[in-house]
Amino acid sequence: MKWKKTRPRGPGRRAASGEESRRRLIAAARAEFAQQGYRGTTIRTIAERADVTAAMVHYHFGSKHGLYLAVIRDTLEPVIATLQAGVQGEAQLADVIRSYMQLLQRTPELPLLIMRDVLADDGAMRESFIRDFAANAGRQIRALLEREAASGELREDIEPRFAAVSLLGMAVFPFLARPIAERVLNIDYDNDSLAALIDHTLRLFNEGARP
Amino acid sequence: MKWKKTRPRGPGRRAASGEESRRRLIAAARAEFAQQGYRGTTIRTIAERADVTAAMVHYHFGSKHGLYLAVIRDTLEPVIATLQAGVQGEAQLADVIRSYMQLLQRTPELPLLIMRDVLADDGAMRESFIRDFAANAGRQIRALLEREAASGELREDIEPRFAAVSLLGMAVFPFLARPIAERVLNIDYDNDSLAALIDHTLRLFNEGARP
DNA sequence: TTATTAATTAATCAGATGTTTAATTCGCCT
DNA sequence: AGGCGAATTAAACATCTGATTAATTAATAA
Repeated sequence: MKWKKTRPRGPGRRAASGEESRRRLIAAARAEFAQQGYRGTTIRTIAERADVTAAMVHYHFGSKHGLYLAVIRDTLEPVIATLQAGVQGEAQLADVIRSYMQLLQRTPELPLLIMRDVLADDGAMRESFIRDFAANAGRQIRALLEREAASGELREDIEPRFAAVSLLGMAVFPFLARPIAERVLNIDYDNDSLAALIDHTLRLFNEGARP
Repeated sequence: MKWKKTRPRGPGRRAASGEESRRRLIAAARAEFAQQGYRGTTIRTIAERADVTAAMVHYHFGSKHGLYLAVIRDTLEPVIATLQAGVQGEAQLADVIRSYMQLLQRTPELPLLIMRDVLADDGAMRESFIRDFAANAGRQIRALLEREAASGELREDIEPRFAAVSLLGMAVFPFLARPIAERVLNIDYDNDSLAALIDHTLRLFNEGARP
């Protein structure tokens, strides 16, 4: 005798199309990968969070690594779009930095995801990350700085490559080190505080800290 | 029949005192943890690198986590010493940043180790890290900045907390993002280039980038 | 309606991982 | 010399992990 009514949930296709499970898996994996790292995350944890079974990971993405790639692509899209829009639209450097930092605030797992990728010297993953994203973003930032330098808005004794890395550091580090910055340096991350931090960053870059 | 001569290596105490194995395990673990992360590193890998067996990890450190704690303490000691010497010796802010960045160059795995720790939200580990190190370092930096502010060497409209996080970002980020900075921004990390980067960082902080 | 295909679960597998235990060797103290 | 304790290894254990397979259900095409 079959208990169709009382069985909590068995195998078989669900009403919602498969695209729904796919999306939920990516969202769950993004959170877990950012918090626990790739190796620290099990597909069972991800599946439970997405309310499906572990086998769905392999059905939709082929492997844990395939899911990871999907997460990276999905998460990096808006960043690339932001930077490209900045350069192509001939925006000011200040505007690009501002929208970049705001994006980081809205996507707190982004720097964690990127950093775990950058730090690991596993190889394959990092190479593709640099090719598909970092090279692009780096070029955009350098292009912006060189444009400003060419129009005489930067000091001549400042090396644009160094300026780029310093600017990136000031923009990204507060989000990377957020748990420490919050508790040790008493930095807040609400909208108002973030606006103040952005203003501070741009002012410091432009005018320095000495009176 | 026992093959005392030909048996490659069996159990039993070795000539070198146990302190030697302990040191080698810490060194091996530091490299592996920095490269592969805590979860991505197996005690068998560490043991092989240190030329002992996995059981030695538990004999000397109780557990993998205990070894991790020992690595963190061992690696962080010189950083804390550097920062404390800076404050107690009433050094200039510039000197402290300079020696801090030089320390980061000499210990490339340090920022990876710290960041992996900061990023993970496992809990226990991060709390002790903040208590034992970050709180200390953060206070030192803030103390330095507030001393400079008090003696009128900082602009009054610059918030010392923000200045601290920006300065840390400029100092640490180049080492954190080193694989990307090298390949995407063409930054070098030899002694001369690093000296130039340090000068640039301090000049940018002091005087800004606008003409 | 019926056959086919897409989506899903439960069960299972082989390999890896942190840890424990028992046995073994060496240095040192009496 | 003898014995105790420190240091070390090999082997075994239980658990966890990514992946596979077979069965099952729902949507869809014929």
